[in-house]
Amino acid sequence: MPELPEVESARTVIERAGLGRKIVDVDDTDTYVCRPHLPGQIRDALLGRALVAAHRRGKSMWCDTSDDGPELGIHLGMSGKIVIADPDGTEIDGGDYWEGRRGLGDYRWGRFSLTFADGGRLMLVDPRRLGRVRLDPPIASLGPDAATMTPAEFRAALASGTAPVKARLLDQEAIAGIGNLLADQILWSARINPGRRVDRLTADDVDRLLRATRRAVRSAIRDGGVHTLGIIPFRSPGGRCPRDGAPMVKSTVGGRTSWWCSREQA
DNA sequence: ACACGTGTTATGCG
DNA sequence: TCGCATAACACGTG
Repeated sequence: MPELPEVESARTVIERAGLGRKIVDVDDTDTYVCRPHLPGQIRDALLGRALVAAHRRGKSMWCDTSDDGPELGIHLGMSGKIVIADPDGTEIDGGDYWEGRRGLGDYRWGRFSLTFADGGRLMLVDPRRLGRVRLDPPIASLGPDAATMTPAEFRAALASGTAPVKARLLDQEAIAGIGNLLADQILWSARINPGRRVDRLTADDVDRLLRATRRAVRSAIRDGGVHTLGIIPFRSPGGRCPRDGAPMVKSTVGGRTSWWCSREQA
């Protein structure tokens, strides 16, 4: 589910099928997903306008709206996805998880939607409601996007402090877009223990982490999401490292369940 | 019934 | 105030 690759996929869905369509209705009645707005605030701001561009930084998306309208921010949280359903029966589902489909454009876990003049709808489908929709979202505090950051930006993100390297990789203000699964893949690929403090990393460690990050992010975007990452099948009880066969071990690092090779990432 | 979880954020501590 | 750790958030799944 949503880490940077899934969000990029969702952004593409909006870009391909959600732009330039006049908005004639907005369901913003889920007060948790649309916080801190009150019901009707997002609706009032968007009625009559259209989305005209879809952007992404890390796991955050935002859309420009016509006539100098506000930006519409969408965050998929832990379980959100974007679906666009059209009257002709076309339905573009931006994720293959949490189906909940009851009919065309009808989802058990629909939390927010835009209805277009032609009857089509763009929906946020999100069982756990940790996703978020808001006007003019704050994105300034996010670090550089993990898919496009420069080597200098990556080095800077790891250059200070004492946090475990995995916690730093997950820190969206340091680098934007890496989630728990990408982090495990990156650390396994670079052969670095998730609990290693950033101030104990060598220059070579950082170089390997940079290359591993670029590789993991790009392959996950290309192959359809973080579920396709190589380490995923081995993040389970009894799992063994696909490189050397040593047991994969599980613990909590940076507040998240982490798996790593007991030998290569000792 | 109960623990877990691919994300974010408020709170607390040194 | 800063850097970091932890709990809380909501709710479906195993």
